[in-house]
Amino acid sequence: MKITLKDGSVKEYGQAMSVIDIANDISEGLARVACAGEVDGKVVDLRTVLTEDCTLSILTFQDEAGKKTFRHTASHILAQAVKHLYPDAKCTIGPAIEEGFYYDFDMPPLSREDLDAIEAEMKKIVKQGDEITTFTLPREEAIRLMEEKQEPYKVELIRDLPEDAVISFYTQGDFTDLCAGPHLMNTKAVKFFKLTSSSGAYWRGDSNKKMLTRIYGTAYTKKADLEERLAYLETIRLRDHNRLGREMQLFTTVDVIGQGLPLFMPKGTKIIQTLQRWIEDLEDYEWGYVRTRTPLMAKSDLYKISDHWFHYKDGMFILGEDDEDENGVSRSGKEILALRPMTCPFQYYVYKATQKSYRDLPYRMGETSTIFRNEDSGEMHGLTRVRQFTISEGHLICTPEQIKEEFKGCVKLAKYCLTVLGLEEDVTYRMSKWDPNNSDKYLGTPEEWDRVQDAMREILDEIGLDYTEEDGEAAFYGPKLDIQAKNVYGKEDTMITIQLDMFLAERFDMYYVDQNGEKKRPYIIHRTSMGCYERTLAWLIEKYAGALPTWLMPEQVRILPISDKYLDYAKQVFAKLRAADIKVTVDERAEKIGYKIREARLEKIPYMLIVGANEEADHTVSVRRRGDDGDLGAMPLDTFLADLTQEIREKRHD
RNA sequence: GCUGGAAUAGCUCAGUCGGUAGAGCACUUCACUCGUAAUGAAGGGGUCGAGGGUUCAAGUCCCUUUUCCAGCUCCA
Repeated sequence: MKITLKDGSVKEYGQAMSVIDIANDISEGLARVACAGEVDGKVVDLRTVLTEDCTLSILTFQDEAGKKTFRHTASHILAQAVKHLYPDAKCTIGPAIEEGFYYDFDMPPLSREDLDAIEAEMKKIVKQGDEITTFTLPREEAIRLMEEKQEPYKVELIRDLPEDAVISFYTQGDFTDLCAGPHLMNTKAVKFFKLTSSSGAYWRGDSNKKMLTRIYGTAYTKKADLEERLAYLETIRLRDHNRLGREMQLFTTVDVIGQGLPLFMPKGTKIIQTLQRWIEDLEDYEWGYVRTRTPLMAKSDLYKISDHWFHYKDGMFILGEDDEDENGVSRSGKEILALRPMTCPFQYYVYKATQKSYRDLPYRMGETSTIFRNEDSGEMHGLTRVRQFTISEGHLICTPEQIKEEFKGCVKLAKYCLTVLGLEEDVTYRMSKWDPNNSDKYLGTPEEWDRVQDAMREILDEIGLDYTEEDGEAAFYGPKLDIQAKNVYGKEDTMITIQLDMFLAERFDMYYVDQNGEKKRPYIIHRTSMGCYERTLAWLIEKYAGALPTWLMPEQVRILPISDKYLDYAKQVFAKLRAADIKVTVDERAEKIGYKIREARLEKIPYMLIVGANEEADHTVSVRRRGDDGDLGAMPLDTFLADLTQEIREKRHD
């Protein structure tokens, strides 16, 4: 696409051109000239294109950069409205985020009514349709301007910019904001928006700094888009595991038991039991694991060897009084015990209990391990952030030559688990590295970290994994491959982790005897195969909106007799399915068939078998599948059972 | 840990100006014996999250606390 600029020169834009390309040109003073330019030989007002929801398909707000610019402008309109209603509010930052924007102000907290009032003021600003202009200032003048406007946070931001930075401002009507841009050219493009919520947020994300008031919003050029978004926000509420899991009676919480300590009810327990049996057999019989069962607590001495006592004490539940003197000796003479926050050292002592030869390696230990972490009180959430949880934990002790293959095996196993559960397309892979600027949080030297991180990178590249790298996310004893999943609200948590441990073998004096009869230090991989059962259940609920794959359902089939005249036949069907290990029940209540179906559907039972006179006579069952498939008609019981058994054996998911 | 919101029957929620508690669903009992998303009737069920205060009187106002929710920070 060619745009003829006003000065007669022609600018060529690629097909994939976005609003941001033009917006960048605007900030350079270019596109402004192009306002009455020529697009593909057609004279258009570019400003119209940018503000009137683009009639040209390539010049829409639909690409990511364009949307971002659009939402960023929405955040400025929010700031302008807030300054109108609250002149004392201090502006800080207001970026575009996924599907919306926010702006942080130093001002008192706001109620929903306050947000509505701000929204009304924003509508006025949009209706007025001020032009958005930009200018730059030298550093000192920029600081002076923001001081005049009494915006101390902006002054701080400018002072933190590099000496030679170009400092740009954007003005719309009576509002001028320090901003790198780009922005739309007029406020009137931001037609449809909604302030969704407000909450607290720390200045510069630092919990030691002042808490500001953050306002979240979402904005669109089309009314339909906004309505679709608001409707979507409604529907994800229905998938939210924390709501659905309670509704489906999978788990509950109790005030007097405490935060982050969910109770699994019979149905939830059954699902987790099914997962656990699957994982344990998979690891032991297909991946060569041995199983351990180790204590849930230990003396503080153990954690001192592993260094957890010094790196992670705040996250541990300590039993009895922690009254150690500076030498680590209990003043009262009583033992100090702590609940375990991980399984590593326990399994290391299983390894150490007998002398190991290189022939014993790799030694793969698995444990369905319950661990305890004293999360801060505001962190707990449903089943995804809890204080006690159970993981498919394991440690692989191997020779240096084996480490690569074993690590790959762990990744392969993890991916297999995700695939079976139907979650593999929803995860991202993150290589979690140490933070070189915060080295006292970690064991070892920069050279050691570089070496192991390079080794991990090499392995990941060989597998061909698509991953990101992130500093400061490593364990204190080594780098990790974290498999991350997002919940329905877009919040990310670690699902599976595979870690390389460079230091703990040394600390626990673990060794094996090599071919030459010499003691050698093994390498250790910490890993989970399916991660934590609580979180996995949460993601399954959200992925399938509660209708989990049949093999996981605590009740797979419910037999619904038309009336109690057919109870005998219902019980015959029950016995046959039960003999095939199907989780089946009979709804014996004297209710109408419609009522029984309704209840079974609400409980998301995968199969309903309706039995009455016809079925009894023909030795069939009338099958109804959950969801919208509805009545599948009558079929011989054996046919149904064969299909069902196969579905369960294959762990099929939709 | 921080900011804000919330907590009333098993669940979802109503409860006005401070005057001692209500609905639907669920549950129990009875009748109905039924063909693909709700049969009808009757009945039982609440220390209004907990503790304290104000008041003649508190579900309602104030303080403390616990839990839940949204977000921030944190997540070895």
